[in-house]
Amino acid sequence: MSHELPKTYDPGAIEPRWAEYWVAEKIFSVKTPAPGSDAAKLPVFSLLLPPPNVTGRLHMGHMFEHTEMDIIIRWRRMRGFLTLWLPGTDHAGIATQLMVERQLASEGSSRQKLGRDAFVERVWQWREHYGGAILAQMKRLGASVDWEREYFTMDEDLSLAVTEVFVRLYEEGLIYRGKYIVNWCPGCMTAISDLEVKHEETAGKLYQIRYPVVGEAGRFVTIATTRPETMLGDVAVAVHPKDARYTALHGKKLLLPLLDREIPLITDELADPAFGTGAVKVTPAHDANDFQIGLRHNLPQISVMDEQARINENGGPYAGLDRYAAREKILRDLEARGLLAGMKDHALPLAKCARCGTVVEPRLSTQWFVKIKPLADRAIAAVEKGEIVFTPENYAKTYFEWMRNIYDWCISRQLWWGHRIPAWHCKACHEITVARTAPATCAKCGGLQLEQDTDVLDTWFSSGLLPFTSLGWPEKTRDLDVFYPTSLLITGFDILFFWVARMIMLGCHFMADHPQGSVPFRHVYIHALVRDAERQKMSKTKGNVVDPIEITEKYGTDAVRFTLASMASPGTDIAFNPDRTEGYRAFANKIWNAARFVFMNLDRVGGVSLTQGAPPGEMKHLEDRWIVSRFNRVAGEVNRGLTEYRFDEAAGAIYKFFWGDLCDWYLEIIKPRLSGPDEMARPALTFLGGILESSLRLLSPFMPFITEEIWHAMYDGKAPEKSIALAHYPRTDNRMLNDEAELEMTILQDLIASIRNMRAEMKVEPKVKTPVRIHADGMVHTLVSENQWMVERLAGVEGIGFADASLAQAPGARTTPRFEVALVYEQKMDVAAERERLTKELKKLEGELANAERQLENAQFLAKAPASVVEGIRRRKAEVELLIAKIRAALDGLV
RNA sequence: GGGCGGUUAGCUCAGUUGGUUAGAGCGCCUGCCUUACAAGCAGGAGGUCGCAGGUUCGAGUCCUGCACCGCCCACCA
Repeated sequence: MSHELPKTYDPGAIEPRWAEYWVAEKIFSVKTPAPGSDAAKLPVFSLLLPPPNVTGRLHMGHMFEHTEMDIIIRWRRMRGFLTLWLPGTDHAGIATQLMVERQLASEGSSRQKLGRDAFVERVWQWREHYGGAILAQMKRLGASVDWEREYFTMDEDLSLAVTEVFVRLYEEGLIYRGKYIVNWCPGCMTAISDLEVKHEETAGKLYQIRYPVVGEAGRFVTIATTRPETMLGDVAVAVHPKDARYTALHGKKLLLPLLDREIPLITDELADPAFGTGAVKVTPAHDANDFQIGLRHNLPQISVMDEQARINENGGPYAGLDRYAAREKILRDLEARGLLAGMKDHALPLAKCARCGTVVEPRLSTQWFVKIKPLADRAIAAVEKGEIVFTPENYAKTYFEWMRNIYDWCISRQLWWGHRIPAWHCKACHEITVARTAPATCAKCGGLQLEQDTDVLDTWFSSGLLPFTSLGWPEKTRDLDVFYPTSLLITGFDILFFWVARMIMLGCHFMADHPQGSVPFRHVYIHALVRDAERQKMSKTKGNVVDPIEITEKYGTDAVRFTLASMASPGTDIAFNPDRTEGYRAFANKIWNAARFVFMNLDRVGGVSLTQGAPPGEMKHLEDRWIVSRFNRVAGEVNRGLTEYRFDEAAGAIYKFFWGDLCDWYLEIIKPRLSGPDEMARPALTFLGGILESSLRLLSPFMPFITEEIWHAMYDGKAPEKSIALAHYPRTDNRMLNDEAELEMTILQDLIASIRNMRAEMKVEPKVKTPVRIHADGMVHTLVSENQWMVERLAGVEGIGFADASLAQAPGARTTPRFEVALVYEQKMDVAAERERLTKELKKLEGELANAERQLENAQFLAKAPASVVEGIRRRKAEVELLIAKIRAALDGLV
């Protein structure tokens, strides 16, 4: 029997092999259990991968998010859950369309030249070619998703589900069509939702313009505006009804400059007397507030711009000009006529398209909307009732804030790539029929010429349905029975409103009668942002993007994953620093070499059988009782950490255990046993093998590749499962927790550290073994004598002599509450340095003593503080007093 | 305009319901190739917890104010 592990840890040599193996062997595929089957009795854990865009390349944010999901999923799977992690991609309507259009432009073509059908065909080709890049990269990174269930949001079944949802919402009166002011992007030439608009504080100007009063030469009403070009669409000027400055003018007509159109002066509470001149121009077709005023006063709506924000035929002499060119010309013309009363600097939030950056134009247009309030109310209630729990919990507040101030959702897009709206227009009578399939005739007039609505749906409309449509809705599938609601959603706060909120609204609505609950997920974990080492947002323009594949090839996936996990403390952005990854690569190397060390001994001794989670047996040795206790404690910490999404704490606990406890102490302690005769080595090795094997399982969700490699090597090809990912996850066995052993080891570690410290300070040659003298009472005395070999070996000591309390005065002695220890060594001690060290320590202790005394003399403290705290301080005070006495004695001894 | 978060070692961050000596990694200094690992081992230095008040027997932790940094939301010209 031999256990093959190359001398050098080379992640590039092992990771691709396992990545392929997991996919080829379908390790992470999950069969939906039939009702009543054994598998159906398992607890279920399901999670939907936030579907990456088909346009996308994997970035650090994805890798972070995927690492967190993979850790949770692997952990749950190993804990015995029926575990589904469902992958897919999103068609990402506007983003993908833009990319293909750009490609066409580079070929000298355009979507208009191609025509709609050919263009959509082209996007499909594009998607075949470039789509799914992230999923391919995920395979390399070992994401344990069920690849057999991969979906695409434009798949036929998912598209049918989208239609079904649209029709039902329409029939319920929750989708309507109407002519309203929407956010219009003249760049993308489509309506966009409120969320797709980003407000940017911009330096602008506030212009004051004189509108002549009709029939009263020389009288004007001066209005204030930041957008003079929209005056072409003015239909009134509004003042506040109680604004005394204008009372005399109520009911008068004004003459709209430049176009010489007569418009009324009206009163409306919206006009703020304190702002500008108190008079505001009213342009219902180009401003959301004015739109409302227009409705209240029954005013006409005059659109003066086309879909590219150029002035249209309603703009008289300005027709054909771009909105900004028109602004300049209008200002010049006004000035020429003496109607420009003034202008001043004015900062204003400018609305820009999140996608292309073009300034958004509020535009009157006919669109489809979701009536959102009824959906939002239920979604709010679901979170209020705790049916969905947010982590970190303050995101629930953000969620409520948005949900309570929500506006109807504009879902139609004037794009070609996406789910077509299932509505048909009759050419004869303009009746609109919403239906699951194309109607043959118009229900109203019987007309035969029906045309499907040319718009497509907002991408988020379909992704908002995924928690149930990806499980087969509207069919009543077994998958829905088993996996809905999903257990968890892990995502970023940037799509909290876009996606999370909409999934909740739509899930609660469409899954209202699901037996296990309507919410799409039980928990939402919102992760932070990955930034660069200087905390800057990663962006291509800044050139500070860390490419996950590159960094992975350099340090190994396991090291990058461990870095991300270690830094994933909730609510704090991650400043990704490759130095840190280098440290975790060293950790992986440590694990590798620890395994090699074990294997080397296994091969030498032979005849050691490894069974998964080898029972600890009698544990005659302190170090065995100790390491098992530590392991079980750490297993508890890791499980708790993962339960609370404290990836950092879980990863930190394992790191400390494996490196600090197992490698630095345990392995060193048992080396003599391992190199002893086979009868001694064999049980030690069996025990060690058990600890290593358990540790690999504990570590596996964090570092799946290296643990898989070592685990299989350990079993020499006869592993009990096809993958360590299918083995059981360690849990705390309370019977193995051993406070006594942990205390004893701590004392021995203190003693050894003290001796090492003395040796270093006295510059004892490393190869020189010095005798030591120790003073300790009772239990500690026994402990030291029983483990003399351990102290000798680890501290570089030869011969331990016991002494009385006067040892404290020996030159250079180290003093602790439990023991004194001194080297027996030809002194080359630096007396001055030693005095300084002791004085410094004394000062600190005296400070502490004074503190303790002050507290213990304080009646209030004694009366109010819990007994355990008072007792603790008493004990510490006694300890400090003792130490002070010892250090004073040592100082006296320093001559 | 509204809301949220942050400020702890040179750097990046932890710090549970207030309670005895504020921790880690990296970096830094010193000494070591000790037969798993120099990607390693051992030892060490380094912090008035942003500032000012307050509550409390007791504050890094709770409250108020201030300063600085960051984020989200927003249809008043």
